[in-house]
Amino acid sequence: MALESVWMEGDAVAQLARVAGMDDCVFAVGMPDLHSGPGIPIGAALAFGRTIHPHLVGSDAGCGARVVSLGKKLKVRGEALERRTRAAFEAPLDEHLDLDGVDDEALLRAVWERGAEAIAEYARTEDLAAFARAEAEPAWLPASRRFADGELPEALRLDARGRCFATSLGTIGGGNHFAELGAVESITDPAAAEALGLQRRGHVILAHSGSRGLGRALALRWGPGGLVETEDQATYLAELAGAVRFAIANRVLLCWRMLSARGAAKSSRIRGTFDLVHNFVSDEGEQGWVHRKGCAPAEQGVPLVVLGSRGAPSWIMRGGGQPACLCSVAHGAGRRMTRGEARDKLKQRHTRASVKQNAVGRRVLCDDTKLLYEEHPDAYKAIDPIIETLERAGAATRVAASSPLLTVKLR
DNA sequence: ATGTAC
Repeated sequence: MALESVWMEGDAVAQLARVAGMDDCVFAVGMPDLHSGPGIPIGAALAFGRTIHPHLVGSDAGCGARVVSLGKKLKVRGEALERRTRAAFEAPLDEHLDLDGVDDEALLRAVWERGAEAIAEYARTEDLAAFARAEAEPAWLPASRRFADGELPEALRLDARGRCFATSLGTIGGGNHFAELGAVESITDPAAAEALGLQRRGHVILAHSGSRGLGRALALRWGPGGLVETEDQATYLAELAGAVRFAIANRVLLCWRMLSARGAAKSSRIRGTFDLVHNFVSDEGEQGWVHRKGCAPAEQGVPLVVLGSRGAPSWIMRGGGQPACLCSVAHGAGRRMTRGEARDKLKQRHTRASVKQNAVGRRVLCDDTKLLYEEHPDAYKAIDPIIETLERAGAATRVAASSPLLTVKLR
C-alpha cells in the first residue's frame, strides 16, 4: 500500500511476501513506511487465523509513542532548555517516584501488573499522579500475567548482567527511540486538533520508546515458533500485556522528564495526551490475530501519530477504520537506509558538527556519534508521501503537524 | 531494539 512517490525497499517487500505465505496467514498489509527488519518486515499488519507468532511482534513488545499537547508559552529556551533537559534525563527516577522501601523487583511487578497506574501510585506529586491517570489503557490490552511472590521467572526479572529490568524504567533506549519537544506548525482538522488540545504554534511533547530489555527477554523466552490455542498462547498474551504496560509507563515517565525540563510539569498546563502502541498482537474477531510490527491500530476516529524524524514533522492523525489496511497505520517515515549504509554514506555528506543539529538548528541531545548518523533525517523516507498514501487509502486523516524543536536521544 | 563482548 503506497503511492509511486514512496520509495520501497525490495528486501522489505520480499520479507512481507514471505510472511504472507506462512501457514495460517490470512491477510498481510505493508504500510508505506515498510522496511526490512531482522528477518521480518517492519511497518506491517499481519493477520493469522489461529496462530500467534511472538517473533513477528519482535523483541520490542509494547513499543509506541505518546503525545502531550501544551500551550504556547515556553519559559525555558535555548541553552538553558538543553541543559535542563539533559539534567532531567540524568536525574534518578526517585526524583519523581517515592521508592522508599520499594525494591527493584517490587517496582517491576507493579509496573508490569498495573502500568501507568503504578506510576500514579508511587508519584511524589499529585501532578504526576494526575498525568499518569489521564489515559485509559487500550481496549485490546488483556490482564498481565500475575506471578506469586518469588515466582517471577529470572528471564523477566533480570537482564543478561543480572540487573533488574526496573532499572531501565524512565530511560529512552537506543535505535530510533527518542523524546522530543516540538511545535504545531499546521492544523488541517481544526475540530479534531481542538479536541486533542493542539493549537497552532503550541508545544507538543513526543516520546517514542518501548519495554527496553524486558521485550527482548520476552522474545528470547518465546523463540520463533507459532502458538496455537494452547495454554502457552494465553500465557504469551498475558506476558506481552505486562511488557506493554511497562512500555506505556515508561513513555509516561519520559514525557514527564521533558515536561519538568520545559517548566510545565503541572497537570493544569497539559491540554491533552494520548498513547499509541505499535508492536503487539491482538484478537480482532473476524480478522483473527492481528500482529502489528511498526504499525499502529487506527479504528475510526481514534487519535494517532505518525512519527517523522528529527528533521521532518510528525503528523497527528485520526484513524479511518479501513478494513483493507487491517484498521492500521504506519508508525513513522520508515528507514530508507540500513544503519550501516547511513553511517557510510552520511559521513561523506555531513560533518560531525552538523549531525548534532536538528531541523531548526538546535542541538540534538545525543552523545553517541554513530547513532547521530544512523538516525539522521536523510536515513529516513520523506514523510509527506507516507501521509498522503495513508489518507488516500482511507487509513487515517490529517489533524496537525508538529515540527521538532529539541530532540533527545540520551541513553 | 537491546545488551554484551570484542
